[in-house]
Amino acid sequence: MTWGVSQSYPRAVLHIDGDAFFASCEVAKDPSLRGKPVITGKERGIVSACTYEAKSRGVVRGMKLHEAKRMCPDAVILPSDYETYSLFSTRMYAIARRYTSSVEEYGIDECFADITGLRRFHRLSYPGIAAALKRALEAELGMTFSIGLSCTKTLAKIGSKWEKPSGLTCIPLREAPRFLGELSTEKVWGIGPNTAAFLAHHGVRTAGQFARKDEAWVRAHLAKPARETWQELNGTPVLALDLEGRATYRSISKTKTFTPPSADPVFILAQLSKNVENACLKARRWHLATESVFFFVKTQDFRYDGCEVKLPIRTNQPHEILAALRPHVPKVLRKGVLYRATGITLGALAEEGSVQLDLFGTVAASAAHAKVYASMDEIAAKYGKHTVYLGSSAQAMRHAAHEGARGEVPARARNLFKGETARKRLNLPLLGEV
DNA sequence: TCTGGGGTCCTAGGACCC
DNA sequence: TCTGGGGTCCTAGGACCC
Repeated sequence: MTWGVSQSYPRAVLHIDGDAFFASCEVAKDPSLRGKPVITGKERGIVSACTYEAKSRGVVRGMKLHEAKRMCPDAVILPSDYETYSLFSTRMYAIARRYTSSVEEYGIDECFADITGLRRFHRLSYPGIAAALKRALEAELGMTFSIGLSCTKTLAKIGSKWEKPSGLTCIPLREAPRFLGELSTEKVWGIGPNTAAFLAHHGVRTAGQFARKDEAWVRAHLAKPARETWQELNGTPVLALDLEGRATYRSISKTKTFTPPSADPVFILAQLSKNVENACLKARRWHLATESVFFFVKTQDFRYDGCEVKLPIRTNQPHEILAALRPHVPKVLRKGVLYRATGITLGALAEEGSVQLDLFGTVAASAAHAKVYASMDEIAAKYGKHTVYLGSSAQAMRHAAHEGARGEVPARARNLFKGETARKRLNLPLLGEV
């Protein structure tokens, strides 16, 4: 065996994908669930994830829960427990890093790993390394993974989707055309409905047809993201792995749909106030502060109306943001129109504390308020997120509590404690904030 | 899936400057 | 006042991802 540059894999990139990840985490956490149809998403009323036992009975993602229950009366339906899923995610990354230092934490249930040049070190072929990593993940995490191996991220991603669950699909460069031939363009990572429609308009319906389009045509008709996808499908790696991980956020947003929809400006402002509080809570956890916020309302026909507001001072305190927002709200809300959701995005985020001095003592007042919010954050961490809230959010909080009484909103605090016990039982380290 | 929630990056065009 | 050429920055909106 030789260990030089491989013709099959000029680069060797793995895409690792947890099978039915959320549901699998629940099973790994509670072994008595193994073999049963398990569904997560109870808090949303629709299926977020489900085990293959449920899938074989016809349950699919996005299906309404009562429908799923009809198909599968013995299904175990659980609320999402993101804290636990994040712990499993962290373990998945750590296991991948035992095989290579080049790991991109791409999503809660997936990552990329570059193993180029590591055959000699592992004394294994590239498919051999992939298989060893797969065995380690499955043995240590108690769930199955599907892995794709190829020479670009885009092709590796096609590989991991090729056979599920528990597949290991290797796509050496010269065999790529066989995999792309029948694959429809919208199944390719990076090609959304819009680009797929554009390509179809030009007679291009499969990834194979797309890959064979000549470069001049691609250059003339497509924007950068689709051009890069074209190169990657042809085996030229242009998308580098992002090894940094999440250091910080560019923006933080919070959205919430309420039922029934409402035309009441007071109620809508209360919803917005709650969005702002939640977004600020997250910003404070990351020691970030915003200078520019965007708020919006969503109509029943899914149109967004909103406006961006520059803040006089960088902040992560909801009452300051709300004060700046309030005058703009009437400009956006139209009389008699029913709205189904509100949302807020904190943009232009920067490290908190790096505040410029101003002339009117606002900064000093801010510092005093910061202490109040620090106490609120402590209480939230101990007793649950919505134990203490601003008066302006009260109506929205009461609304949510009422929905909770009808069984539509999960007891978040209970979820947290569940995550807590799972961590102890599995002896998982808590690495950083989730 | 007639529609949940949270993100990122790219691009065209206008404002403004020399 | 009408005319060149060129740069940067910002903004809005689009597209895509999980």
